[in-house]
Amino acid sequence: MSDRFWSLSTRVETCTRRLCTRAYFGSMEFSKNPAQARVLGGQMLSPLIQKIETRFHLSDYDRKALHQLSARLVRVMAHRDLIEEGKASDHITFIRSGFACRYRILPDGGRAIIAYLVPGDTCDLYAPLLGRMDHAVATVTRCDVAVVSRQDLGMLTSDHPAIAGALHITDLVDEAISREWLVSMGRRSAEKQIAHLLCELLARLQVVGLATSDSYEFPITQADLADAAGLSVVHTNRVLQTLRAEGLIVLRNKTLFVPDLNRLHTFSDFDTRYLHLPQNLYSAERRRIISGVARLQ
Amino acid sequence: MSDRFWSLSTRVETCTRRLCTRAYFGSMEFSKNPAQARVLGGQMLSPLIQKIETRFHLSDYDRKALHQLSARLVRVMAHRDLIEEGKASDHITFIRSGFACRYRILPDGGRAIIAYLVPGDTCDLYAPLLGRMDHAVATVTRCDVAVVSRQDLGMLTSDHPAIAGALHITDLVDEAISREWLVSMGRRSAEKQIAHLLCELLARLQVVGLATSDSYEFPITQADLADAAGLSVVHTNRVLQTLRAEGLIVLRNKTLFVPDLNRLHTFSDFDTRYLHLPQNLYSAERRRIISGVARLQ
DNA sequence: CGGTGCGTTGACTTCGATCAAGAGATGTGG
DNA sequence: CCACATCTCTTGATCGAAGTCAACGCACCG
Repeated sequence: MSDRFWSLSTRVETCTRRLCTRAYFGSMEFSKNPAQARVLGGQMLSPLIQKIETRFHLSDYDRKALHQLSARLVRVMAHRDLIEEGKASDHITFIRSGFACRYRILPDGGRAIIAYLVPGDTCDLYAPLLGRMDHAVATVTRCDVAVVSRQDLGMLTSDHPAIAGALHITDLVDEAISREWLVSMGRRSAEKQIAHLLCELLARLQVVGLATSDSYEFPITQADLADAAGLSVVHTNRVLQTLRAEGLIVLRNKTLFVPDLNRLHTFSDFDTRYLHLPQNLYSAERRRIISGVARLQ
Repeated sequence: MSDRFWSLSTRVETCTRRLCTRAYFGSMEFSKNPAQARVLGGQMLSPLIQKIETRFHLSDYDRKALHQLSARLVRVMAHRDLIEEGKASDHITFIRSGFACRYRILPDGGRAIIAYLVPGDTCDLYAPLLGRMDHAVATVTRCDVAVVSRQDLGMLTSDHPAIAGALHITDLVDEAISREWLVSMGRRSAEKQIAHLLCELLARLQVVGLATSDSYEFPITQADLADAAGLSVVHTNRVLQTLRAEGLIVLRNKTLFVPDLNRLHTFSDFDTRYLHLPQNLYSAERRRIISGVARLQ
């Protein structure tokens, strides 16, 4: 409810929780005034640009085009649907700040969180290729999301194949993350699974400058962690306590510190490779190689 | 060891199992004679073409190009690596017959199967975009795989955007399958999870004509099922027995029958939607719509 | 005929779910 | 600014699902 935001129409306010007893709150969004939206474009997609440029070389021409893409900023409360299951929208939603998640609700009322989305991630990039969304996307914390029209983005990607390629790579990495989650759920103990997830979030947040080398803001609820790990809330709580007791993590004031990253990595069998980050984030040569391969496609 | 195959060089023979005590067997493959390979091209990629055409309209021009793509057929024994973790190959491998899987080996020796591949699936389509493989691919049963040079496929897809789009959609469906597996592992009981997997395989095999409306050949080992479900072999065995006792499945002569598909679907909470098959596989209109959207990208 | 892979069974243990209740936070309305 | 409701985290007790260990039968195969 910062003074920079003011109330407007509400597109994104459906409640997520199964037994939601929350009152209705309208979402907040920027004015739809195109001029203003355009001015803010660069800022709005900056986590995305940052993420892309970690792995991929963008020319000034490409970067400028991304900056100039007109987008609408929407502020959404925690635990609200961004995209409902079964919908097909003509807009694409980017997370600008906050955490979101992909999830499914099961007939017995259970909820499975399939992925976490952090700033720079897209909610529904390729959704229309498949027709309808086979899962929903919701905020986990309060989020600012940037909404871009599919048409605008389509024009951008056909003018800028490098951007199209970068977005594709981004999607392939999300796929790798899903696979790693499957490994975690299938064959790692609850402790290792949660620890692994915390390592992953650290690495992903570092890419967009939202984590230091050993800490990040961690506003995720234990219930939301539980649904992502496939555990009960009670057990998730105990797992976190164990990790804290072992000195593997320190959780204070909704901030996660990792006293000894190597120890946490070893404990949780975390290996950054699946995130496909360049060894040295600033290796220009490496970026050139990657973008060369991408263009071959 | 059919008379149609004869032994040649061995590219793909590394052993998968953690405690593999198998003797070494060379893989079998077709002659590399280009003329012969070309003649067989159409047959070799036919499950892929079949899969693509389920969701996507290909022009005669596109289909012909796929048929004419030169490929090398390789016969591989059960439980052999097709692609090793960490490798980056200049070839693309398609499953032509048999089952394969994506997997990871964990430090404690455990194996996690992340996906099953059935005829028509690709093993490593976008692998080079990410640099190295972050997981391995192995056969589950004996497989015939078609190996295509990346360069040939690159030329094909740049000449035929519809094929590129179709392959992309194929990949998005694989992603949806991963998500569904995550839901299964996280929030479904072992019985439902296995039942769900059996439903999924039925649907996927039907697409490539390898399943009837209620049955398919099921040569997957309980150990391989266990690694896919994240269960122990013993428990997998008991789960299968329960499903059989409930009359939900009949497993005889390595063939799976589903006496009452609706019952199995309801029991396992299976909903075909995530596979994004058209309601009516033969609806030309639906295919046109899909391919229209794809071309927009 | 003995090895080996695969399925099966039983006994026991452990991990994680469930149920129940309480303690701080946090936030909202009066 | 207080009072109340609601989250959120926490703890204890008990139950059930799944893992582990060990052994056996059967089919296949060299």
